Amino acid sequence: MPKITFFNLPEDKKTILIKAAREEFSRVPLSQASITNIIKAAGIPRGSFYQYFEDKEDAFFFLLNEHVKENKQRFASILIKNNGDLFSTMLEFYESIISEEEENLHFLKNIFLNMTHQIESTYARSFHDNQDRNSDYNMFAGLVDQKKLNITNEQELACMGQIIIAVTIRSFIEKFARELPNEEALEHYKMEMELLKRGLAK
Amino acid sequence: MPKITFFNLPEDKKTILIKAAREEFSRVPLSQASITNIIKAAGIPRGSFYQYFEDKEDAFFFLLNEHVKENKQRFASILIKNNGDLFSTMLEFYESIISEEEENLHFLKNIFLNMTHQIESTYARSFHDNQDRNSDYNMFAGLVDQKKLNITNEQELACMGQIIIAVTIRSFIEKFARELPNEEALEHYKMEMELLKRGLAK
DNA sequence: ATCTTATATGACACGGTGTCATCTGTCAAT
DNA sequence: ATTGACAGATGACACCGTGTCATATAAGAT
Repeated sequence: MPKITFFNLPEDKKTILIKAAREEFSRVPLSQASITNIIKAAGIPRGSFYQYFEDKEDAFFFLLNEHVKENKQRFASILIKNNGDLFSTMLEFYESIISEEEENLHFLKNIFLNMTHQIESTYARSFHDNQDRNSDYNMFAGLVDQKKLNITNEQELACMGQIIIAVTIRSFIEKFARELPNEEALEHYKMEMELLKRGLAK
Repeated sequence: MPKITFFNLPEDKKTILIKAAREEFSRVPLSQASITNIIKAAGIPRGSFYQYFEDKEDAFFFLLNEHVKENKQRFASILIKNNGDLFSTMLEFYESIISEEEENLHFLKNIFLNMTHQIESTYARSFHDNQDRNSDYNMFAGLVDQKKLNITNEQELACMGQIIIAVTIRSFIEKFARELPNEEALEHYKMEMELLKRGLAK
């Protein structure tokens, strides 16, 4: 978490700093990003950066969290629009992500191609925030129409969630790594979801 | 790839160096590993390291490749033993991995918790080596008993492979991140495979 | 004995990180 | 108006790891 001084910053300065950090993290993955570049772009002295953030990671995970919050919102609203149909929601969500604007996609690419567990769990923190570790999961579980799913208990629902997340993330990675065109990536993702739905074994 | 000088090295020196590198990569993930530590442990001067490897990554991916080769072997033999039954093979393979000896597990943990796309694709290079990018995939495809699988064409088989790999890797990550005991991890993996087999939708 | 080619070595330049002593600005109390 | 206190700003600097390079050494070949 950024330090209090960061949140106390006047809006415009904060915006400039966020923009500079985002540019750097869009340019290269976390491991190669440099604080020096961020402060140059933001026009602030080195010491100030450490006044606001613990370190590079701190700034990165702040941005990542912001991004995740937006996606969570988006996912929930698509899920509601689709009357709780999980699979059609996944497709629409997938499509909406890969259709983002250029700069966002660079940021995403660096995230997905360097998806460590720490990043992934932040990402999956769509499923819990500060207050209640499971509040988000429960919200989503409540929104999903479970009658359409082939499950018998709560545990299987959670497990299914993990499977879908794993396959979805992997599909994003595939898209970015091989630089697939959107239509192709979406077609492939559709096939994966169909296989998942109908089952892999006879 | 390590340089020729590395392969020209007398066996004992090579062994010492490999051991030192493996220790370092077992201690911390790639991004935190330091060449300085490796050369200290191996008792060689700094310049020599660069005589053998391009850089840290070069050494790491060499070790990773060695590891993958062994696993490929192991997987194939389990698959044959199980008469091409993909799912029972996956379970047995999963169990055999998590039952490895302590030091190997540290190495694996650092790999799985920092599984970037580059690492994953090396890992999945179980499916192609220098000569023929698809030879391994074809070998596995040939060994698998496809009558038991719910697929209609080659493309779906490949897709299914990706799904299973995604879920399996994710399951390893979960085990290492949450430090699950072996039995629990295996139970969870079993449930995931069962869900995959029977399908997620009604 | 000399030349050639492969390998070994460690000092060093470079670049990035995080710290810290010092400076500045603001605001409330006297 | 003066002072004190505190939050924040600043940039020089110590530290550390990397990769290079000029030089030293060894092993063959002629």
